[in-house]
Amino acid sequence: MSGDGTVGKALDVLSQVAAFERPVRFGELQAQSAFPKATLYRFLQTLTNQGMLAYDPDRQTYALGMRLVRLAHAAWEQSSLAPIAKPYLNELSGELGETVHLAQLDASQVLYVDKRNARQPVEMYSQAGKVGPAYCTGVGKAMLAHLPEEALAHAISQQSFHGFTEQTLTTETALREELAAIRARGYAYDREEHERGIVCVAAPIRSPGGRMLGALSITGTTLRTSYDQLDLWAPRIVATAEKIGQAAETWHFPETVQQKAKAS
Amino acid sequence: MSGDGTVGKALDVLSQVAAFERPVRFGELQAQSAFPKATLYRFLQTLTNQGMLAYDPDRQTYALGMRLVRLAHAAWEQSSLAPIAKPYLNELSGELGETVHLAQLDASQVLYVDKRNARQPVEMYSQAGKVGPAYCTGVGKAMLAHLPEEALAHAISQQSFHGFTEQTLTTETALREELAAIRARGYAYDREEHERGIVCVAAPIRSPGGRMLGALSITGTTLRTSYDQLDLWAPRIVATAEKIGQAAETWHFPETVQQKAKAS
DNA sequence: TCCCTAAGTTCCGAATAATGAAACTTGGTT
DNA sequence: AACCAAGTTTCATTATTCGGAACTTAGGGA
Repeated sequence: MSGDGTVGKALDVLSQVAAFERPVRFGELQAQSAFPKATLYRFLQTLTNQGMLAYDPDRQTYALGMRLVRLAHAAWEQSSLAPIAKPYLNELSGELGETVHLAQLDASQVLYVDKRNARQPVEMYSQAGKVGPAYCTGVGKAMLAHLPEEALAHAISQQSFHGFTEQTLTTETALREELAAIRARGYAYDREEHERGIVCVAAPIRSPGGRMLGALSITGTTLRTSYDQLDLWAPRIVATAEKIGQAAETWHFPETVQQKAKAS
Repeated sequence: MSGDGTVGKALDVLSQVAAFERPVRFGELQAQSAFPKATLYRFLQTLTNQGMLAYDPDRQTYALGMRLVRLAHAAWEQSSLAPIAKPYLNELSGELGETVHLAQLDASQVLYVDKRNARQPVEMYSQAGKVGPAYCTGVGKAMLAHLPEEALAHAISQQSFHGFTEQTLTTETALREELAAIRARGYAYDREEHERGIVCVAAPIRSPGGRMLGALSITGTTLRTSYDQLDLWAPRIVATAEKIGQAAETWHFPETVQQKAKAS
């Protein structure tokens, strides 16, 4: 895939293990790897030593290691919108009691970085880290709509345009029209475009400078949630997204207290 | 730190960025890095290209990248106890309405892999992906108590034995006595050893074969939770931990459906 | 039991990629 | 305008990785 020297190759192997979604044997990896046996083997060893992979000697399988979970927690706290948005999510889900998602755009896909469940206000890390398509989800479209043209063109070229339901937009033209409508309206809908029975309203989170940072959504089911209901939620979610954008702009990580004193 | 060739060095840099707990400038890293400027720079470039780091051109800072969050999600699903234990956690927290933690041992530290909040949420330090000390938490001691001697000795040598409260055990001898008591009793207490006001009961999760897999705990505050209450919870948590252990033994990841047909 | 096959592991010279001192560019400050 | 510090690029040297092939298990018939 990518080719940043040795490190890039090793990370490719890591992603390959991840793609299996279960512990995997050497041979299985070998079969679909571009690397010769010995090379692949050495990478697996190195990654295992480093705790990025875990090896189960009984079953002779490799799986992703727990070091990743630790690193990801740090990543989540240090560079996602989640810590900033947390109080706003709590407020929103507390008041409405509905499912709320916070998402960012990563590799042209939607990456969910936080979530509040409709029932219990449980903060489950398990949900964060999940990815979804950008062209057919509320948060995805809200984010795409506010991307600069160059970035948008690239992102669109990365979309699969798979038709999940009858509502799914499956052409670039249709998507671009929808994005224009979203820009005009200020928020996005997902009317069963990704999953039948699931609808949502989503608003983009933008810094006052205009940079697109992420998106926020309220999700419901067609059983309980009418399209009118989505419109009632819209001003609420747009306002919250705006507040988060402002908070993100102001946000400065604890000031660098670096001492300048050095030269004697 | 560690030295598995180029890949190991790159991952060291990654961990170094993580250690800052905030976006960090090149110079700050340079100041405490063993690598010469150009080398460090190249690693940062490579890691950024790979999405393991994210670079903010405005502030000129590096932060951990979202690719880690995606990988960690996969790691969590594929090699933590969490997916197996999930229904049991739900049952336990549903019935008791208390804070429940699921933890594993990683690099001689407690790694929280899942959590359920109490109905009356107590703002606590813990969260999935977070790490804590092993020698002074309920889950930590429950796990240490059921480690084979060799692994235990190594784990103990890694403990800092910092005295968080008056109750904290700060010597190996005291800890080993406590661990023996835990083995005899079948479960562990944490009586404000890590945080004042926070108490818990924890039970080890073991495979029927006897291998220590993780631990489970119910946490409360001294305001609402008496030591007698902890004892009332004990049988409940021990039983649940046992069930999880059995489920984990039976657990086989979706059978490898590899085709043997190949030779014509 | 013995042979056979497939899976996993180790070796080592050749090929490649990493290294890092130094030169350079950029942006801010006096 | 001149200076300084932080960040970036270059390139000959050097250390690492690469990967074909040989080796070692482990299991399964005949």
